[in-house]
Amino acid sequence: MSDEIFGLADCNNFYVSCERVFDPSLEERPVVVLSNNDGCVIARSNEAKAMGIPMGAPAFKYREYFQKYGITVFSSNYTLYDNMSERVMSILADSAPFIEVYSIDEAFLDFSSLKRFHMPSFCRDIREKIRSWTGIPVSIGTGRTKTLAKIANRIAKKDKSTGGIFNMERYCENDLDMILAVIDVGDIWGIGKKYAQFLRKSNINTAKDLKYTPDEWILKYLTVEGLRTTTELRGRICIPFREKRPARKQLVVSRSFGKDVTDLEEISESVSEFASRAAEKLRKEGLTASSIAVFIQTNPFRNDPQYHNISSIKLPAGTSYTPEIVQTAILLLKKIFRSGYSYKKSGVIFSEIGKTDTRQMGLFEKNKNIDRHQDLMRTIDTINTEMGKNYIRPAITLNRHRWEMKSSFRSSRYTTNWDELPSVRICHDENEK
DNA sequence: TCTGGGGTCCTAGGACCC
DNA sequence: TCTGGGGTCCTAGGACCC
Repeated sequence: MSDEIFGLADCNNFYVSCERVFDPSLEERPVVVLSNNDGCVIARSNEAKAMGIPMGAPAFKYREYFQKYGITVFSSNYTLYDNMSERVMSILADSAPFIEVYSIDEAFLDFSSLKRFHMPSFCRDIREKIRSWTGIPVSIGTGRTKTLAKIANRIAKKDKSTGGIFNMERYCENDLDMILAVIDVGDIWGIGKKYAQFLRKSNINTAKDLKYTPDEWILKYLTVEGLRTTTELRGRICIPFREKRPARKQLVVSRSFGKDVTDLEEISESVSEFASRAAEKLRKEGLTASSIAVFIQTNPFRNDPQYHNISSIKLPAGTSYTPEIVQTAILLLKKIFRSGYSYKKSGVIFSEIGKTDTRQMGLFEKNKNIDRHQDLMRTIDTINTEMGKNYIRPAITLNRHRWEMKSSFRSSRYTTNWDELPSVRICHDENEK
């Protein structure tokens, strides 16, 4: 058994909590946040969960329900959420010897150097600090492996009596089994819908059941990933801390359109826009890509004729040069575009990604050209950073039409945009008048 | 009228080579 | 009449995560 202790700090209903920070009147009231394009529900307050709104619920089916029961609805506001996330993560980084940011609202923490009996009060301090400095409520779970810390976190979140902290490494094997016996197999990190269904059919219903299932069986039906999860349930580490963020392998920018799009020109605009965004991202991370793919698809929820296709090309050398990328993307699009369909979504996928400084030169490339291109992109990126996104961009993306996504209920970018700072309401005392 | 977006890993099967 | 076997690489598809 390892001496290591993994912590998992997870923000409660993160997007909803971000919105509440800037509108405290929403506390204890049902709130939901919608996905891009106001498509479906991706975050729910506890009150909204209690009212039976499922994760991923299509917004249009619940519109009346939202109104009838006074549920507050927000479009997603990633500018705000990213910024709030950074604040939470920096507090966590100061609180533990090592943190691994796992997603926008979660981080694993290395608590191995801490004395076991200090854990509860230590976690409580972190939780309170984050709450009072950022306004975001977090739950913290700890355990001997990441998988156990995930379960502990779940308990901390679900069971009010824990006060948002649950330290699983404090329990002996027997007690641990009793805890695992009430965890549904589908609630284990790494066991998704399909596997959960399959496991239940095989009469493996709880985390404890899975823990005591033989390796060979797991390996046969759940592959090595499933075996890793099971081994972690037994308290042996299979998923260690990631010291460094692993190098990116692909980069995708895609969106559903606000309205269906039928003609090539409009789709070209969207593809150019996404290609240009993706190129920007590459440069920001000091990367280049040498494989580019473009895909388009119709709306699978409709009864219309369906079509989806993808086309990709390998470039002679890695690039992050917007004009080249946009041009290539349009070429690819033209290869797969068929008229007569109503398109709902397009996207650009970069792969074979490498670092700009170790990039291999194409056989017929001239050094001078590359330098000129890099200078130009650097200049444009700098201008866009200072003057605002999209100040300079490819002409083809200038028209913004039907494909623009919907975002009808977006809150302000309170923390990152001068024009959208929260308005300060000064309340005068009656006596002062 | 209206159903998100961005990632990773693993496996099976085909192509190809010797 | 007889028609190998093993290795590698690539891709598509399926599973998972948030």
